Amino acid sequence: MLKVYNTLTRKQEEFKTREKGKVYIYACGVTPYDFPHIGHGRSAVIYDVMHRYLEYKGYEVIHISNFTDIDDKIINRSNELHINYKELADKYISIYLDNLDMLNVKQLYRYPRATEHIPQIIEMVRVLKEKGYAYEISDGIYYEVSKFKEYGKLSHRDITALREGARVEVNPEKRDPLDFALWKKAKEGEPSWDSPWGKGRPGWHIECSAMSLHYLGSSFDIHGGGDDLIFPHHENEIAQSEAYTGKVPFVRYWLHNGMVIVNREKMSKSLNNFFTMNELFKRYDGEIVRLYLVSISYHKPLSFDLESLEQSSKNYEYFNQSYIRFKQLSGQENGLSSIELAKKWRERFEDAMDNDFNTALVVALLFDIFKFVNVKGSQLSGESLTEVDKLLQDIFLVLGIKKLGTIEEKINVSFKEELMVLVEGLKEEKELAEAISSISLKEEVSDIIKKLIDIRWELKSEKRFKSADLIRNRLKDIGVVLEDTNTRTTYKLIYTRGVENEK
RNA sequence: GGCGCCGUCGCCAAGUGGUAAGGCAAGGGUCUGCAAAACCCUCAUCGUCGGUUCGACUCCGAUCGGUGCCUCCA
Repeated sequence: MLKVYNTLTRKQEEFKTREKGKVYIYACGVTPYDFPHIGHGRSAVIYDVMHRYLEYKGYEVIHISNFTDIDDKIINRSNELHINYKELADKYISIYLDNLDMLNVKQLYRYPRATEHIPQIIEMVRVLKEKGYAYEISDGIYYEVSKFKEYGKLSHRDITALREGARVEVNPEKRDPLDFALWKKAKEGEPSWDSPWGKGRPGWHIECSAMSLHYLGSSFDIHGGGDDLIFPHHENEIAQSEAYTGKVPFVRYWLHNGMVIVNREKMSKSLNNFFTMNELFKRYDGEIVRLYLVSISYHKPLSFDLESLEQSSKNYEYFNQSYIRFKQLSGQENGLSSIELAKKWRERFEDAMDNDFNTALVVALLFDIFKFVNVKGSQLSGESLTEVDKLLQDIFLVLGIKKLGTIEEKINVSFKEELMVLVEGLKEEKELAEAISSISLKEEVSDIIKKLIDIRWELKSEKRFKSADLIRNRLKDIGVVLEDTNTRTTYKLIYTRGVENEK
C-alpha cells in the first residue's frame, strides 16, 4: 500500500486516487528565463520517479508540468537582451527539456504554457471577481484573501501573523497586504493580452490553477513542487481554485521536494551558488547525476557537492560493471535457486517505494543484490537469473537508469581524436612501434582498442611489463580502463575522469 | 517576530518506540607481474540536558548550532 506525505495534513496518508487506476499529477515547472540548475533537475527527477513507480503499480499516469513563460523576470531579462519575451522563454524551455532528457525524465502528457492559456486565466479571474473573491484597483485585479476563510491551511500559517510580517505595500489601494494579483494591468511597453479589464497579463499563481484545472479537473491527485513554493504559491493556488470551483479539495495530495543546498545554503541564482545542469553534464553522464539525485529522500534538502557526485559516479560504475557481468552469466543446470530471495528483494523494493517513494532504500537494495550476484551469480540456475534480472530491470526502470549494463560507447569525435593521438604517441616508443604500426586509424574506435589490448596481451605473455603498462596507462588517461583476468583483458569506458583528475 | 525543517561513523546518508541500512574514504586480507576489478574482515549509540516509557536515534520539554519560508525561486 502506497503512502505519501501530504503537506496539507502533515501526515503520511494512504494514497487513493480520484479515479480508479488513474493518477493525475501536476508538477510545478520552471520560469524559463535562465539556465536551469540541478535543483530544477532534482524536482523533475523526483516527480518522474513517482510517475514511473505509479506506472509500475499499474496506474495510468496523466502528468503535466507547466512553464510560467510570462512574468517580471522574463520581461526584465528579455529587455536586457533586447529580445522578445517569447524568444527568451522558448530558448530556455528548450534547454530545460534537453536537460531533462539527459536525466531520462519521461516525456509528459503536456507542458502547458501560461501564455497559451490566457482565455482560461481570464475566465477564472472573471468568475472570482463575480463571486466576490476579487476586486479591481488601479494596477490590476486582486484576490481578497480575507474572503477565503481557510487561507493558510496548506502552509499552516495564521493570517494575522502573516499580516504582521507583510512588507510595505506597493499599492496602497489594496484592501489587505496579503491580497495578491490575479491580473496585472500592462505598463508601457510590456507584453500584454486583452481582457475585460484592459490590456494586461496574468499574475503569478493563477496560471497554475487555471492550467491544472483545465487539464486535470478539480480534486486531482498529486500537486507537486519544491517546498519553497508552499507559501505563497501553492497556498494561493488553493485559495483561487477552491473559491473558483466551489469544490474542496483542489488537490488530494500536496507533495513537496526539498531544496538543493550548497555550502549549507539553498542553491539559488541570487546567491550565485548554483550548478547548471549543462555544467554538470560536461563532467558526468546524466544517469550518474540521476543516481545521485535518487540516492537521497526526496523531501529532504540535498546538500550538493562534487565529492558526493563523484561518489555516485563510483557507485554507478559498480552497478554498471556488476550488471554487465551478470548479463554474461549462463544458468547452471540444477544450479542454486534464488527465486525466494528475488521475491524478498522485490518486497523490499516495493516496501521502500510504498513508503513515500524512499528511493534511498532502493539504492541500498541494489548494493545487496549486486553483492550477492557478484559472489553467487555463476552458481545460479537459469530460472533464478531470469527472475533476478526481471527485478533488476524493474528497479532500473523505476529509478530511471536505463543504460546500466550497456557498455556505453560514448565515442564522439573528440574521443576518437584523443585515441588517435595516443596511437601516434605509442608509435614513438621503440618497443612498440612495430606492433602499433599494424593499427589503421581508419578502423573503428572499438577495434583500435581491442588491437591495443591484444598487443598488450602479447607483451604481457613475454613479460615485457613496462611496455604493457605503458599502453594501459595511456589508455587510462583518455578514460579507457583495462582490467586483466587470468584469461583475458576487458576494457571499460569511464564516464568521467572525475574531480580528482580535473586538476 | 510568525510558521517549519535539520543536527546519526572522517564524508554522503537510511531510520518515525524494541538495543543503529547502505555508500565513499580508511586499515587488514584473498587474488595478482603490477594495477584494476571482485570478494572477505575491521570501523558510530545517534548535538547537549532533562522527562515519559519495561524500553527512545525515534515521543515531550529545554538548550546550543545550522537552515528554509514569510519578497522572485524547483
